[in-house]
Amino acid sequence: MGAALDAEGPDGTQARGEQLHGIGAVAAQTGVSERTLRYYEEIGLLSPRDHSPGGMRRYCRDDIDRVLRIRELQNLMGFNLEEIRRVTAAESRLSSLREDFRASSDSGRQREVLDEALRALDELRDAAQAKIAALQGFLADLDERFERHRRRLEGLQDLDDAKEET
Amino acid sequence: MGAALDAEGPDGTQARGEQLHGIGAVAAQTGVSERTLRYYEEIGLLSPRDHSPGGMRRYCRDDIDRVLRIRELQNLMGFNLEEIRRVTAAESRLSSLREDFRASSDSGRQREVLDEALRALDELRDAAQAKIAALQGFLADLDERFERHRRRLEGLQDLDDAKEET
DNA sequence: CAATAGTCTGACGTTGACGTAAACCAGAGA
DNA sequence: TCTCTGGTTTACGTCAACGTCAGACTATTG
Repeated sequence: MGAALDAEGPDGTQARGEQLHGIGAVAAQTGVSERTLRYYEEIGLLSPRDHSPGGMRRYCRDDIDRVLRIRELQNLMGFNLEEIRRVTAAESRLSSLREDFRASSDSGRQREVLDEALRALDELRDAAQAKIAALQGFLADLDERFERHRRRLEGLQDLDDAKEET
Repeated sequence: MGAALDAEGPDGTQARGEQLHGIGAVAAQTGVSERTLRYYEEIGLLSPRDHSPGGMRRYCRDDIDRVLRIRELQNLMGFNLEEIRRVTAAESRLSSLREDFRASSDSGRQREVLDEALRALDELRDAAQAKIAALQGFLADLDERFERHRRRLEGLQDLDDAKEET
């Protein structure tokens, strides 16, 4: 039989024979460089699901999604990688709340952790809302000024047209 | 008589006795460092209205506004200083379209320039709109996931409560 | 089993956007 | 005139987020 590439227990979280990808494929699919992926791992931002016996990185689908999310947080929210680390950590904690939560020896402590994760994501939501509001103000101002200039340019246009037909 | 700090001609564009500010005052008012202001000048992004005979920078109100706009474009749009230079240059070109436009020897060429400036600002508007749309999608997704997790946590809460009162 | 393509770990380089320190000027008040 | 506060240039330092090698190792394929 083939080697067991999926080392996970039978918890149903991941499809058993999940497809794993090399770093090159992930780079191609996400548009980030291989160097960047290694860098993300280096700073503890994103580690591949597992490694081949030879030591090569094997990424799963979730890892790819996470890369895309990192880029989203960079581009849309303007976060640096440290901030992104905090956010994605909170998200991961929430995603992993399942049966293993029940198995916890101290469920009070666990809920505390999850509460904090929820608070973190709430902050993120607030930040996103604030940014949207600011951008809408920015856009309104832009539209207004744009219109003003357009009208003024039109006036000059008319003036020139009149001049032309003497 | 006092020295003529305002070297501008009588064109009405600026109030005659306009207040000029030292670099320290501008830094305090805008929240950017003096180093940053000098850096902006160094890369041709923002030059003070004029200099004192001794070589000291004298900023006017418009300069301050421009500093604030630069920060806005950095924070909201995530532009780098080169992109900001292009945008603010286009804005300046539009702002300076006044009587001196009439005086141009080649008004066709001038309108060409202004048209391009308008196009540049139009692109900025599009970018802002796109960013808002993306952020709204991001936020909607966030809200949805947040709700899902909150409900799940609530379920666990109830389960624990029931356990407690045996 | 050799060739080829893909990946690994260092380690140093780069770029943007400033920070910081040194040593020298400018302008207002006592 | 002296002095103090604020400003100037020059130049090197820094930090995040990677880029770019070199040289060895791994995996796949004919």
